[in-house]
Amino acid sequence: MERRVGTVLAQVARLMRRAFDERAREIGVTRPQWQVLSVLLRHEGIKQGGLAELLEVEPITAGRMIDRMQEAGLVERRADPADRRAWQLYLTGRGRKIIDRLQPLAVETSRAAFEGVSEEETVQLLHTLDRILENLTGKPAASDD
Amino acid sequence: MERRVGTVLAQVARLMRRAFDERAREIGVTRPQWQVLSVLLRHEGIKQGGLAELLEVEPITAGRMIDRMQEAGLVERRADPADRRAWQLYLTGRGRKIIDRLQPLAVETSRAAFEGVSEEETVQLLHTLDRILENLTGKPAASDD
DNA sequence: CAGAATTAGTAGGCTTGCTTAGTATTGGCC
DNA sequence: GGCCAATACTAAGCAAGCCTACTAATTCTG
Repeated sequence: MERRVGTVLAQVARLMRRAFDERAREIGVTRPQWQVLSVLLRHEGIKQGGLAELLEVEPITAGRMIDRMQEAGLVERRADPADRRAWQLYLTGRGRKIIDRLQPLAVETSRAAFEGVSEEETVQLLHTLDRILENLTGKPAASDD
Repeated sequence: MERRVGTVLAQVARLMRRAFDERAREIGVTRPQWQVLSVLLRHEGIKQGGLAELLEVEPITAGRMIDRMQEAGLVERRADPADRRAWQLYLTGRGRKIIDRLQPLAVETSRAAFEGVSEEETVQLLHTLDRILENLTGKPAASDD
């Protein structure tokens, strides 16, 4: 019984990513990349380490994603004037435009996944997941991602 | 609001995998590999395609995992006498022994993640996730994986 | 100020997931 | 029986995670 939860959780997460990626394929952006774009929209100039922390991902993972997204012209690395080891991250015009196109796809994907799930159930789900997130990270719920 | 759910779901799933893998590292088995072992325990002789379907994963993904697990001596491929294209999958003695060591780690991981989450909340969570799973797969809830 | 410890990021190498494209075998249909 | 579609699996190549190990810069401490 306890085991099922982790398994189902992993499955649901994977299938949702798949559903989103399917819709976003023609735009050429993956779900994790969309998360990065979203964070940058609200945190212009954030450093890679900060991005990694918000995404709850290792710095190297964030760094490699930025490599690819820079290559694709979605984001820009600028030298941090105050710390020569660090990069500051910015959206490009192209990145900004693409977010607008991804937003409806995300809503569409969520809508399909949550068909027949009540508002109340969704809120409850989110509440439980936040609690688990706290347990796993040792931090209070981010509410930011 | 709708977006948060997908994001949090993905985060929780990833962090739970991380928590499990951390505990299981010394045994040398990953969470997805443990899922495979679990399925084989209940479905001896299943074919790769069947395994892939139970895991909700593409056949090639399952095939590559079996490659590595066979290499590691956890599972065995036997020719299907009725179909020369197919393999039948079996646990090795080593694979069987390792499941016994992994089980407590899985319980441990779940316990840590669900600290402070009531039994009722857990049941509700599972119910909602099953519903989403149905929406995403188009099939009735597996209850097996 | 010098040296040590911390911090920011990268390099290499692994697993898990995917897509697209292929081979080999099976099974249905005429 | 012969052809063709479907099925079972594999190959190549990519993204996203991870760990361990490294470099370079900053900061702390004596």
